[in-house]
Amino acid sequence: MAKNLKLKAARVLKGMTQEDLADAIGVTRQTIIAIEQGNYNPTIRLCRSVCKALGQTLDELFWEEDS
Amino acid sequence: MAKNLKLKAARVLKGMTQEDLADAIGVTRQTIIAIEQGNYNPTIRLCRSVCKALGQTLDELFWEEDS
DNA sequence: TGATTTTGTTAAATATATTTGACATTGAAT
DNA sequence: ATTCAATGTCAAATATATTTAACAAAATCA
Repeated sequence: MAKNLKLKAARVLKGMTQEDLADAIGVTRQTIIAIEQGNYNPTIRLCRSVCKALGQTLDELFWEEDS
Repeated sequence: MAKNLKLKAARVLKGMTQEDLADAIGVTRQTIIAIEQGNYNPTIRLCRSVCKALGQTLDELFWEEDS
Protein backbone atom coordinates (compact mmCIF):
# COMPACT_ATOMS: atom_id res chain seq x y z
CA MET A 1 0.00 0.00 0.00
CA ALA A 2 1.08 3.60 -0.56
CA LYS A 3 1.89 6.01 2.22
CA ASN A 4 -0.83 8.35 3.35
CA LEU A 5 0.99 11.61 2.71
CA LYS A 6 -2.22 13.62 2.82
CA LEU A 7 -2.71 12.62 6.43
CA LYS A 8 0.87 13.47 7.33
CA ALA A 9 0.57 16.85 5.60
CA ALA A 10 -2.71 17.68 7.36
CA ARG A 11 -1.20 16.77 10.71
CA VAL A 12 1.94 18.85 10.21
CA LEU A 13 -0.21 21.74 9.00
CA LYS A 14 -2.00 21.63 12.36
CA GLY A 15 1.33 21.71 14.17
CA MET A 16 0.69 18.33 15.70
CA THR A 17 3.17 15.56 16.35
CA GLN A 18 2.19 11.93 15.87
CA GLU A 19 1.88 11.65 19.62
CA ASP A 20 -0.32 14.75 19.80
CA LEU A 21 -2.68 13.28 17.24
CA ALA A 22 -2.68 9.89 18.92
CA ASP A 23 -3.55 11.48 22.26
CA ALA A 24 -6.26 13.66 20.74
CA ILE A 25 -7.90 10.62 19.19
CA GLY A 26 -7.28 8.22 22.04
CA VAL A 27 -5.14 5.67 20.24
CA THR A 28 -1.51 4.64 20.32
CA ARG A 29 1.28 6.43 18.54
CA GLN A 30 2.07 3.24 16.65
CA THR A 31 -1.41 3.29 15.19
CA ILE A 32 -0.84 6.75 13.74
CA ILE A 33 2.53 5.69 12.38
CA ALA A 34 0.97 2.65 10.75
CA ILE A 35 -1.75 4.71 9.09
CA GLU A 36 0.69 7.28 7.76
CA GLN A 37 2.93 4.54 6.43
CA GLY A 38 0.02 2.86 4.73
CA ASN A 39 0.80 -0.72 5.67
CA TYR A 40 -2.53 -0.80 7.33
CA ASN A 41 -6.29 -1.08 7.09
CA PRO A 42 -7.81 0.99 9.89
CA THR A 43 -11.45 0.90 10.92
CA ILE A 44 -13.88 3.55 9.68
CA ARG A 45 -14.45 4.80 13.21
CA LEU A 46 -10.75 5.47 13.62
CA CYS A 47 -10.63 7.19 10.23
CA ARG A 48 -13.51 9.43 11.26
CA SER A 49 -11.73 10.32 14.48
CA VAL A 50 -8.60 11.22 12.56
CA CYS A 51 -10.59 13.38 10.16
CA LYS A 52 -12.37 15.23 12.93
CA ALA A 53 -9.14 15.84 14.83
CA LEU A 54 -7.60 17.34 11.70
CA GLY A 55 -10.64 19.13 10.33
CA GLN A 56 -10.74 17.05 7.17
CA THR A 57 -13.22 14.67 5.58
CA LEU A 58 -12.99 10.98 4.71
CA ASP A 59 -12.79 11.72 1.01
CA GLU A 60 -9.95 14.16 1.61
CA LEU A 61 -7.80 11.85 3.72
CA PHE A 62 -8.82 8.27 2.98
CA TRP A 63 -10.17 7.99 -0.50
CA GLU A 64 -7.58 7.03 -3.12
CA GLU A 65 -4.26 6.70 -1.33
CA ASP A 66 -4.02 2.97 -1.97
CA SER A 67 -5.27 0.65 -4.70
CA MET B 1 -24.93 3.04 16.49
CA ALA B 2 -27.50 4.17 13.97
CA LYS B 3 -28.47 2.19 10.93
CA ASN B 4 -26.77 3.06 7.68
CA LEU B 5 -29.85 3.88 5.67
CA LYS B 6 -27.85 5.69 3.01
CA LEU B 7 -26.06 2.49 2.17
CA LYS B 8 -29.29 0.52 2.02
CA ALA B 9 -30.86 3.16 -0.21
CA ALA B 10 -27.89 3.25 -2.58
CA ARG B 11 -27.92 -0.53 -2.83
CA VAL B 12 -31.65 -0.74 -3.57
CA LEU B 13 -31.28 2.05 -6.10
CA LYS B 14 -28.78 -0.13 -7.94
CA GLY B 15 -31.24 -3.01 -7.90
CA MET B 16 -28.88 -5.12 -5.85
CA THR B 17 -29.73 -7.55 -3.08
CA GLN B 18 -27.52 -7.85 -0.01
CA GLU B 19 -26.11 -11.03 -1.48
CA ASP B 20 -25.43 -9.33 -4.82
CA LEU B 21 -23.45 -6.62 -3.08
CA ALA B 22 -21.62 -9.10 -0.90
CA ASP B 23 -20.60 -11.12 -3.95
CA ALA B 24 -19.56 -8.04 -5.89
CA ILE B 25 -17.29 -6.97 -3.05
CA GLY B 26 -16.07 -10.39 -2.06
CA VAL B 27 -17.37 -10.52 1.49
CA THR B 28 -20.07 -12.37 3.33
CA ARG B 29 -23.74 -11.45 3.32
CA GLN B 30 -23.61 -11.14 7.09
CA THR B 31 -21.01 -8.44 6.74
CA ILE B 32 -23.33 -6.36 4.55
CA ILE B 33 -26.20 -6.90 6.96
CA ALA B 34 -24.01 -5.78 9.85
CA ILE B 35 -22.93 -2.62 8.06
CA GLU B 36 -26.48 -1.68 7.11
CA GLN B 37 -27.66 -2.27 10.65
CA GLY B 38 -24.90 -0.14 12.04
CA ASN B 39 -23.87 -2.34 14.93
CA TYR B 40 -20.50 -2.47 13.35
CA ASN B 41 -17.16 -0.81 12.68
CA PRO B 42 -15.92 -1.96 9.27
CA THR B 43 -12.43 -1.37 7.92
CA ILE B 44 -11.73 1.49 5.54
CA ARG B 45 -10.80 -0.93 2.78
CA LEU B 46 -14.19 -2.59 3.02
CA CYS B 47 -15.91 0.79 3.05
CA ARG B 48 -14.03 1.78 -0.10
CA SER B 49 -15.08 -1.46 -1.80
CA VAL B 50 -18.70 -0.81 -0.90
CA CYS B 51 -18.48 2.73 -2.24
CA LYS B 52 -16.95 1.64 -5.52
CA ALA B 53 -19.50 -1.12 -5.99
CA LEU B 54 -22.30 1.39 -5.49
CA GLY B 55 -20.75 4.35 -7.28
CA GLN B 56 -20.66 6.50 -4.16
CA THR B 57 -17.95 8.14 -2.07
CA LEU B 58 -16.88 7.68 1.54
CA ASP B 59 -18.37 11.00 2.56
CA GLU B 60 -21.67 10.06 0.97
CA LEU B 61 -22.03 6.66 2.62
CA PHE B 62 -19.87 6.62 5.74
CA TRP B 63 -19.52 10.09 7.14
CA GLU B 64 -22.08 10.97 9.79
CA GLU B 65 -24.37 7.99 10.14
CA ASP B 66 -23.26 7.28 13.71
CA SER B 67 -21.99 9.41 16.57
C1' DT C 1 29.11 17.88 19.95
C1' DG C 2 25.58 16.50 22.90
C1' DA C 3 20.83 16.52 24.52
C1' DT C 4 16.11 16.04 23.48
C1' DT C 5 12.17 15.48 20.68
C1' DT C 6 10.13 13.12 16.95
C1' DT C 7 9.80 9.34 14.13
C1' DG C 8 10.40 4.53 13.05
C1' DT C 9 10.91 -0.73 14.00
C1' DT C 10 9.94 -5.15 15.97
C1' DA C 11 7.61 -8.84 18.54
C1' DA C 12 4.08 -10.51 21.52
C1' DA C 13 -0.52 -9.90 23.58
C1' DT C 14 -5.32 -8.47 23.26
C1' DA C 15 -9.57 -6.72 21.15
C1' DT C 16 -12.43 -7.00 17.52
C1' DA C 17 -13.66 -7.40 12.41
C1' DT C 18 -15.04 -11.02 9.36
C1' DT C 19 -16.25 -15.72 8.20
C1' DT C 20 -18.82 -19.96 8.41
C1' DG C 21 -22.89 -22.39 9.00
C1' DA C 22 -27.38 -23.20 10.32
C1' DC C 23 -31.83 -21.57 11.17
C1' DA C 24 -35.91 -17.84 11.81
C1' DT C 25 -38.59 -14.16 9.81
C1' DT C 26 -40.52 -11.28 6.46
C1' DG C 27 -42.64 -10.07 2.09
C1' DA C 28 -44.02 -10.76 -2.40
C1' DA C 29 -45.42 -13.77 -5.50
C1' DT C 30 -48.50 -17.61 -7.30
C1' DA D 1 -52.13 -20.99 2.02
C1' DT D 2 -47.84 -22.09 0.40
C1' DT D 3 -43.66 -21.38 -2.07
C1' DC D 4 -39.57 -18.82 -2.61
C1' DA D 5 -36.38 -15.03 -2.43
C1' DA D 6 -34.63 -11.65 0.62
C1' DT D 7 -33.57 -10.30 5.09
C1' DG D 8 -32.35 -11.08 9.79
C1' DT D 9 -30.32 -13.63 14.06
C1' DC D 10 -27.13 -16.37 16.71
C1' DA D 11 -22.87 -18.79 18.17
C1' DA D 12 -18.35 -20.40 17.33
C1' DA D 13 -14.07 -20.05 14.63
C1' DT D 14 -10.57 -17.36 12.24
C1' DA D 15 -8.20 -13.26 10.50
C1' DT D 16 -6.59 -9.03 11.56
C1' DA D 17 -6.75 -4.29 13.83
C1' DT D 18 -4.89 -2.20 17.92
C1' DT D 19 -2.20 -2.17 22.12
C1' DT D 20 1.88 -2.58 24.95
C1' DA D 21 6.66 -2.17 25.63
C1' DA D 22 11.24 -1.54 24.64
C1' DC D 23 14.63 0.10 21.67
C1' DA D 24 16.83 2.36 17.12
C1' DA D 25 17.26 6.18 13.82
C1' DA D 26 16.61 10.80 12.46
C1' DA D 27 15.77 15.40 13.20
C1' DT D 28 16.05 19.66 15.79
C1' DC D 29 18.23 22.76 18.65
C1' DA D 30 21.34 24.39 22.57
